[in-house]
Amino acid sequence: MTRTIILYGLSLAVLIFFLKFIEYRFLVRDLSMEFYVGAVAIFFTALGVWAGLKLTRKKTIIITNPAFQFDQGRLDSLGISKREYEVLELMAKGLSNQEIADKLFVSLNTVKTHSSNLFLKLQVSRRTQAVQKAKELQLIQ
Amino acid sequence: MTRTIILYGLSLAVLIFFLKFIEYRFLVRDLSMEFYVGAVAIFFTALGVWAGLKLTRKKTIIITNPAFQFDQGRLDSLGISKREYEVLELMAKGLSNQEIADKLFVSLNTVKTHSSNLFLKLQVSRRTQAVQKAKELQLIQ
DNA sequence: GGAACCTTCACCCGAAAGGGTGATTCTTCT
DNA sequence: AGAAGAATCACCCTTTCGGGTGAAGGTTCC
Repeated sequence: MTRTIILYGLSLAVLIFFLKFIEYRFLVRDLSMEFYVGAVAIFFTALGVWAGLKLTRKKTIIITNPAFQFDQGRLDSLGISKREYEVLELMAKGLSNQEIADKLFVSLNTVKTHSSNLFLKLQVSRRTQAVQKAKELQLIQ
Repeated sequence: MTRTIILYGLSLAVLIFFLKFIEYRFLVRDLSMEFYVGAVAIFFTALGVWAGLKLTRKKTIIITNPAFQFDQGRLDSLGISKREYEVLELMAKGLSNQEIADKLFVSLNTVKTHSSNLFLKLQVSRRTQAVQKAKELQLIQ
């Protein structure tokens, strides 16, 4: 969020220079002020949309899934690593091991290893059970 | 969405009148143009934030409400039979075909036939996809 | 530097799943 | 009575999954 604010500030700074430039051009050439103001309005509307979405994205995700909240602690307590979690997520989407491998740019064997470890940690023996259990444990969804 | 656009348009109209008013005031009083442009910028930034959020909120609301209600009509429209639906439900619990067969007191081959037909009707090719899609279509869960 | 862990990959083997076809029995609808 | 669909089962074959083992490179921590 702080990064977004800084970006917004920087955008403003850049924009001020830009505005000063076109202000000069318009005034020198004696063009209408409405045009200038219109440009400002469009710029800041776009900037507002961007900043607004950026700042509230995290909130909207939470709103989107009221029941679910990502909990690193639960993953840690089960000993599930980052990569294993990624495999789990794609598994839940119904992808095959080969498709997961393609998506994560690793080999099929690697995905198999991850999924095997995942099954051990979740104490299941099939991917459908893993997905089911992960949803129960609020690990995904 | 259309309502939002209309609201946005109306806001713009109101704003133009308002801007004309303060433009007049500022020019008459010979205040700095930067101040005027700043006001415009602030207005349109706020407007952009509001419009941006407004336009994306509906998506989240739809996702937010996964209230499940059994709908025979949806099953009928897909041509999914009672037995196929039972297989689907057990599938979603993470059971293997053999376990489903034992639970429904039928042979493994029968479960395979049901699941094959199910996959055709759901237009998927794997059980994990079937479960995923069935949840999307609000058939189960 | 060594221990522990993660990530990556390989190979083997058996089990499970999926696709295709065909066939029988039963109910339901016309 | 005949058509249509559902439910049942079988056999074939291919693909995918899962379990087991081993190993190499990279981090992190002590």
